[in-house]
Amino acid sequence: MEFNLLHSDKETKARAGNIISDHGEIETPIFMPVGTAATVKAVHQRELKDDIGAQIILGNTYHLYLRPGINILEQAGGLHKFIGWDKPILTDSGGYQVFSLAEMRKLKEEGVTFQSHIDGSKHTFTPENVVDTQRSIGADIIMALDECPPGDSDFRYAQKSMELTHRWLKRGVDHFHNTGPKYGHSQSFFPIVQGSSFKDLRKQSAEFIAGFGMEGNAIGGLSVGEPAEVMYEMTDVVTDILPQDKPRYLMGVGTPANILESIALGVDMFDCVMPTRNARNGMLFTSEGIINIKNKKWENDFSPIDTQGPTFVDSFYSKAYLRHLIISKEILGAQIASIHNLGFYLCLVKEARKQIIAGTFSKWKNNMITKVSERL
RNA sequence: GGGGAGAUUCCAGAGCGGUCAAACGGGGUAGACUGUAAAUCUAUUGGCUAAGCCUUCGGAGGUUCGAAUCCUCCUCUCCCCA
Repeated sequence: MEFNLLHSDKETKARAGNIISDHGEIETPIFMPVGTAATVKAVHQRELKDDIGAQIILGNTYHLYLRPGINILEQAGGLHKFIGWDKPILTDSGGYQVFSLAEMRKLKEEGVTFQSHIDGSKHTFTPENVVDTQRSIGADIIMALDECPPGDSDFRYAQKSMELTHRWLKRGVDHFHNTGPKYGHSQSFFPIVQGSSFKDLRKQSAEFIAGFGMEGNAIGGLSVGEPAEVMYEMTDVVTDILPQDKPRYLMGVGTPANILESIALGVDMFDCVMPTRNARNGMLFTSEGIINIKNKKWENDFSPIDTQGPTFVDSFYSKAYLRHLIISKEILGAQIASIHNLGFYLCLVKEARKQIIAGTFSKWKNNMITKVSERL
């Protein structure tokens, strides 16, 4: 994998670049749709590629390991072939499940033991075996196993947690170097900065992570309950330290406004379930603002979903129709809303990239944040 | 024509003398959702001059300190047998 930094904004820390992987190029800043269980929920691969313009998607190690299982993925020849996606894939290590399935796991020095949310069976993830699993999945970018502590963790816990993540990282990197890809294309390994809401810890973690000289670096443990201001502050501290010539990935972020602010802080890659999950729950992100399509006010609004929207659904279907579908829990509603939201996200980062290259990012960003945050 | 069951707040359906503005669902309305245990979850759902008051349980009377709950008559629905 290669990263070319093309432009750096003068007023902010925003950057435009290219990531070149064996599955093609990614133009940064980029948003990566989340496809946890071998599918970006409610969206076809063809729509993802042709309509939405996704350049890379996510998968999740924990979920894929439980179902369909590594054996099936290996028989399929890897996740790309299994799902019919020939562009890059990034897999999360299962670190987030340490956080989201907190009540069903045990943390130890060796690794983390989960109780499957499907059948209750016990499984242990270690820094080493998640590398193996991600080798079998065949993701282009694989993530280190980390502990993602809650946003309101106290200093002592945050420090302990960060140190564990660092020890795990060392083991993970070693194992990554001692193993190789299984399907012919190369894989990159991203370490993850932790440190919760403490600047000192974040700094320390970023320095530690940078020391490994991996092909990209991630910022984790944010957007987990802390105020947005804290998230920006932490991101700001970290991007000052992480190498300029490697892509930075802010994990799990966020709202359109979060993404624009973080681009300004020097982040290149994002992922978030928000556009897809919220779509299924009736929330639409548009360039005019946020729409709760379930609200009565849209009942007889037969105007297009988003006249400025980049995807075919935006002009093809009306708000009233989409409202009907979502309220009736019709599957098509989830499909339309998901395509719309993802299309909007991808379009947003594409425009941000243009503005960075044109040198007009700062002004555009501030204006855009006000618009996209408004509630319609 | 004979016999039986029932009418409850938007729907459906509990309640069978006070703790009932009335359970549980559904529907309605609003909110949440950030490396997906989520096509999920939460709140609210008679009115008001709102820790109180007013009007509601088919209709009209009655019994009782007190009735959605008991009695009488009326209206209407449904089921079974002819």
